[in-house]
Amino acid sequence: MLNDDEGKAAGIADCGGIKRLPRQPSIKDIARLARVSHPTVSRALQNSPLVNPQTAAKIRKIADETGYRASAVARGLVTRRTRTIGLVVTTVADPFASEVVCGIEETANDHGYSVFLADSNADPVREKKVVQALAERRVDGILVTSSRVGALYLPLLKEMMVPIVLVNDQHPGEFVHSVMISNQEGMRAAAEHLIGLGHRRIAYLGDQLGYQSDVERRAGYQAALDAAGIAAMPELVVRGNGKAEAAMEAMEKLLALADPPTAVCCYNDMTALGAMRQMRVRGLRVPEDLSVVGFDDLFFASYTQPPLTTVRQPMRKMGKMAMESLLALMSGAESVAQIKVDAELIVRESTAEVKAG
Amino acid sequence: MLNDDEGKAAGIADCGGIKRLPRQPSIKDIARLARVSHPTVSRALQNSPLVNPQTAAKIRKIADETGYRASAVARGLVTRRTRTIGLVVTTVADPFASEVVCGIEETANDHGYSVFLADSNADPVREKKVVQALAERRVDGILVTSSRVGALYLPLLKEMMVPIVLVNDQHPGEFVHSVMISNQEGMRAAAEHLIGLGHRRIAYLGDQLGYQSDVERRAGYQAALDAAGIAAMPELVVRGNGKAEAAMEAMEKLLALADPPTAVCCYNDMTALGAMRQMRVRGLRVPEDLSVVGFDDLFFASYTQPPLTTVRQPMRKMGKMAMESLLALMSGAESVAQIKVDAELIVRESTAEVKAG
DNA sequence: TTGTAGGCGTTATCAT
DNA sequence: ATGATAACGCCTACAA
Repeated sequence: MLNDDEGKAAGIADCGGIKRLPRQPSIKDIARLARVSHPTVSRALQNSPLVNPQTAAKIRKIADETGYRASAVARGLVTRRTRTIGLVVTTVADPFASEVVCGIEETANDHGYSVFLADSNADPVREKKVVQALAERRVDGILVTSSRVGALYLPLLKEMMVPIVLVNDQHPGEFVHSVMISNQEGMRAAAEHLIGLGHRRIAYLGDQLGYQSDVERRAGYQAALDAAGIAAMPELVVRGNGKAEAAMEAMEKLLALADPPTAVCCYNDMTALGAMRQMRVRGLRVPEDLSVVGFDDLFFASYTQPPLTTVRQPMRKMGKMAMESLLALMSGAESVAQIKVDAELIVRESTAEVKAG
Repeated sequence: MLNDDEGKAAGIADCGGIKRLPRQPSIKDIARLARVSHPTVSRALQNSPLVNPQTAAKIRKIADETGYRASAVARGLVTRRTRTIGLVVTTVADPFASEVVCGIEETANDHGYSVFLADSNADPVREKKVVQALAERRVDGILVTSSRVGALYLPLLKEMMVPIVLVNDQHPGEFVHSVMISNQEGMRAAAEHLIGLGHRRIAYLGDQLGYQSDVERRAGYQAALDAAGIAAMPELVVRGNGKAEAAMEAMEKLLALADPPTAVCCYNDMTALGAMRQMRVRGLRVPEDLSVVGFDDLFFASYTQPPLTTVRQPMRKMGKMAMESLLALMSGAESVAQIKVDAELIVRESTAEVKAG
């Protein structure tokens, strides 16, 4: 009995009348089977009007039967366009980033682009490596989401001579094209909401020092306080790192204050999650003892206890917009340089009127 | 004044003594500058011992100065290996998937592989399209995470003749290689934990009908009940769809029962999130009125109120294992066909002894 | 140790 | 409407 159950051992095996090759069929294989030259196959498969409809039909039939797929790598070599983009992200294991990635991926696919995912893990060395890999892959464009170490590989990116669009990046000044949320206006709306509820001692639980979005959100918080004639209270501004665990520690500091805040504006929802947890640990209730607002409106915001009042970022839409901007740039068109997206305050149950007294 | 500020308009511009081309430099450009043939450049850059150290040093210096990066697409064409893998995922905007993706991506990069992200959005048409794209890209291997429509593009995958590894897929029987969590043992441990706390009326809030992991987790739940001599209670088995919103509805059914459960095993953490929310809506406390366990141990599990008792899946590690298995297969080696990963019960505060009476 | 020649699978440019 | 031929940028013989 012959051991040809994989069609490989025998080199060529017969499968339903069509020859099965040990490798993927090439355009020449199709040409041979259709008794035409390979350029004709190429034309037929691209629906060129220059080819006889009958010939085209025959070619397509054969291509279909053999499972022929034109090699994008060979095509990329000759056309000098890979229809590929690089997507640099600190980590996909972050709910914000993964939503943006989702919007990008969908839009890219809709336009025939494939996406190289390059996860840097916030490690500068790694980030440099992944960008170099992207360069070797000859991506047609690059999207960077929420990068925090942009400055390091910035020269590398410039060397690549491909368009780049940033999404909520921390180093916006360095590049021309970006999609950003209106951080300041969003956080200002959140703070004004709290002020409207009678709060005066409002804290800001921010991100690490020096990040652009943190600077802007804090400015929005401050602007609301200023407009309401509330004096600055430096002791009510503390820092986490955008994650829940650090937020617990930062919240602890606020709670230890002689005169603790009655409300807290958190840099993002993850921070709010940690802050609320810490309040529970200390036996405080939200919103009865303390009001909390977040930023992002991640999927879990409707499911916290109580549901979180937060500032919504349309994350997928932002990914889509960034990709569309990149598509325009890659096709040689112009694109709006700095796209600003409106944030929307979503009031749920983590905010309430300040306690009397 | 010449308009050559981009070095493009003039075709070739002088940048610090090195010629700057309007395109990325090719191996021939480097060869010309180094006054050697291009194969020598190729050898030097691959650290071949066959090249004079001095020549090699000169070549590397020039390559460095010009920012030369060998084209992976040209290399892929000649070597017939792209060092690229396709990662098919229902949606990255799912905390479980994104953790797995993260583990995969990191491992792939460590081995010089780039990852094409192919998000199918659980849409069969889209899933077919993305897999076709992967075929055209000539990926060396494919990883599929949590697919629910595998059967549809299964023939397509086979046509590609590249190794495939599945992670927690719902159609395991169809492929040889997979990495799976021990669903049954994991959920059994969870149910036994509840039984140990005195619970007898334990519900199971599952996923949609017909998914393998749901079948297995339910079997684990049932096995624990059987072993404890607890009679089957069909009315306590309800279904969601793996997401929080559907879980709220399913939970509502359980609460409406004449004799509601005192504990509920949820298919996953998202389901538990919805279930707990619904309890709050109905004014019930966890764990005082009802104990809850989840499955996955997503990042938010420690931050729910109360923190969620759940069955941990080492998601990143599973991604890493899958990628390592794929790497072995791609290099022609054998690899363990079905890798089973142990689940671990993490007891937090959402489970407590059943109320007396 | 280095150079020459050929080919990977396409598309593009000519012919015919 | 089709075919021959030449790139694209690299690697791998093989020759020198």
